[in-house]
Amino acid sequence: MNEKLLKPYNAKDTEERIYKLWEERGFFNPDNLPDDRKESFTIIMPPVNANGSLHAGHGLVMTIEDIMIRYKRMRGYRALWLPGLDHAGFETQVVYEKKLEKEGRTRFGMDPKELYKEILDFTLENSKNIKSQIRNMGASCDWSREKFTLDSGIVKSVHQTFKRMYDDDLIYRGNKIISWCAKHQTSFSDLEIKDEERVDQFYYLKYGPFTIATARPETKFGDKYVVMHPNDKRYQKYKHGQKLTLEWINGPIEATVIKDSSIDMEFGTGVMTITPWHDNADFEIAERHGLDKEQIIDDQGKLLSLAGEFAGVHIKKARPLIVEKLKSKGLVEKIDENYKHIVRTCYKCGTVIEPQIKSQWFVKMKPLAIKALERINNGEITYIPEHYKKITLHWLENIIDWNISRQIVWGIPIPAKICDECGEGMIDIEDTIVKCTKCGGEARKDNDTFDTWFSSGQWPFLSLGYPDSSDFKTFYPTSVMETGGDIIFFWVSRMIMLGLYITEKIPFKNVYLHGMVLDAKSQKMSKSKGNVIDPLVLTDKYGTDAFRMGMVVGNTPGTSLALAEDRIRGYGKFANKVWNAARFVLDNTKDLNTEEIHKYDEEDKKSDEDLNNLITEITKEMDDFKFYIVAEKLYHYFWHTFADIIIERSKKKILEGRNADSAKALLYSQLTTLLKVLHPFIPFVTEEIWSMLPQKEKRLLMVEKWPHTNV
RNA sequence: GCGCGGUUAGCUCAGUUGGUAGAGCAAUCCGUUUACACCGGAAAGGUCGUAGGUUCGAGUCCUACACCGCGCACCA
Repeated sequence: MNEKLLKPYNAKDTEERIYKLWEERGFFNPDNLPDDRKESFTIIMPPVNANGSLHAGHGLVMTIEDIMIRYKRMRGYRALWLPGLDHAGFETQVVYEKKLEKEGRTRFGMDPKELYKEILDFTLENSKNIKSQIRNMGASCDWSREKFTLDSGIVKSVHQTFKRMYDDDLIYRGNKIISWCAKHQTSFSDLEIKDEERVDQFYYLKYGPFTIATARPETKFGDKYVVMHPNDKRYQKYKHGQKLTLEWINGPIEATVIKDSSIDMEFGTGVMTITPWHDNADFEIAERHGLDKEQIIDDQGKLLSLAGEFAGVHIKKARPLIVEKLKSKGLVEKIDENYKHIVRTCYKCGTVIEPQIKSQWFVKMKPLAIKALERINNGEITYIPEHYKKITLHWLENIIDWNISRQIVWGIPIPAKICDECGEGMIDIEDTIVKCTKCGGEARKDNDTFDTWFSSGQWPFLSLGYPDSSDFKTFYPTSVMETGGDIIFFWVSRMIMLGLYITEKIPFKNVYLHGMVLDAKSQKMSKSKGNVIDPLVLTDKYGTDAFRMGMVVGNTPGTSLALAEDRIRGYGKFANKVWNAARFVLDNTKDLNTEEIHKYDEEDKKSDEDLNNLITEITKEMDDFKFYIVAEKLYHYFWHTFADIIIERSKKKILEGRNADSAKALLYSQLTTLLKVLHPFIPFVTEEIWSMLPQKEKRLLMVEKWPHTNV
């Protein structure tokens, strides 16, 4: 018997060696695969954020995608799984800022070039770590094709997309109201905002002859328009455009009456004043009527000179002071203490978002969304689970323009010049423009970077070397996009739109969305709660095969997974069981001529058929992405049929010499078949056992053919 | 407010076209047998959130409600 088989299974010793063997043999690269493979199967790995360690969610990604790719590779496809790393713009910058903070430093005031270099070094250092952790998960991705979102070729292509979209009138420089985080000093798209329900005080203030209601009295200094519904009978005597002089926070002002049908007559008093610079709805009203807009709050969140004696006070502290003053002037009519409303906050730090009017680059989304809607409605993309399709359609139908400018250094620079005199934005990839093409004024470099999703939204075709590479021709459109359901809008939907725009093809045929990995009690993992489970601790303790089984068994797409250590431990036993069953089989079939065809007795024949039927069943389920049920069925068959029944039965037959050949042949046949079908799930232990089979001319298990089925 | 999930054994979850409820872990009892004590055998455990409806038959289909989670929304 092979010496290794005398010892108990040792996952740790095996895994590193086997992974190395796989890499050396080169089959991760589809160009090196044996046999004539015509049809390709492609998965682009969601580029991993190179700003930390692999977390449990990554563990799930690597497991599911590796199962898919190994399965298709065994089914004879040109299987490509392309790995990548993401610079992850804002996310990484936030991580790095925290690091700076710990060192008593801050990014503000730092030389941008110096900061960029520091973050780049940090990212490159991390990426080494990440890549070794991906290997640890058994990922059979093609490292020779690895891409990073800041590779010069990628950056170049992103710049070209930017220009092409500008030329096609899909990108514009707009002076619009955007969401601003005063802590991070950058603008966001609407997706980076988290709505939060809060209970606040609601103030009814006397505004001349009106009573206006507001939750933010501290923004009201500049309010000189008072708005009501044109059909509101209560205010019929006031005409649109009518001017009134009234006493306000810092003295008398002249107010103008505006009639606008967006006003809800039922709400509050049916009258409000507007702050167009710091409120989306107010901005819209001001735009409709061509009203003045004045900035009240600066980028740091402090009141500007318009606030008079309150200038320089931070917005968070201003409210009680101003309410006090309003009260002293007798302008407060009443205060509702129990006002429930939604506050928009920064998804990262929870700071209340302060809308600001700024000049930024925007993508016109409607034309892009229309094309995506058409293809999705045609059924060209399959969503797993299906309900994500509905969610996507709803989002696309109500899409708004996308602000892609970020005021951070870490990211792909926006190749543009800005004229501060007339506000013109000019695309300048070659960096040659010095004067404004419109007014001749000074043109300065745009210091902003792209929203990271602008580049990752192009990832499927960029990572394959669009437009000229043979890879792009061979592997695009890709087969499956597997990622977390939480980035369905951020990433998946934008990839569809940008992919269609640039390549005129859907970027992927299937979208497989997994749920969140939660802790054992179904709580979200977070550092502050201290319930973070490190996948590498688990793979170290129980083996990667065990971890993978734990990730996939019973884990239906789209639903979250409670990751309990017991679960993984249980599947560690399974790997051991497979190992021991193999020991038994190999020990008892030494004298069996495995090249010869054997006859089974009745019960063995039945077992042979049973397994064939199972293979047929699971093959169909694999094609339907039902890995959760396949893993469970194989687990169950191996343990409770193959080991408990077939092996136990064979002991008797072999001992008594009754139909011993039939028994031995069945043992060997079932073991080899089971190793193949188990391989995508538990690749290490199966490959290790495979290497010990007494067959001549043997391939690696990873490129063996999936068992023939009746399908 | 609108929408989407979920509610099944102590815990975590499966349950494909409607046909007598399943797995893992935990807990119970017994057992060293050609691999495996990281084992084997046995037994236990559920009025499938609630209330109606369709049906010969509903965990599964329909309606309403409750609770949990999530997403979307410019009511100041």
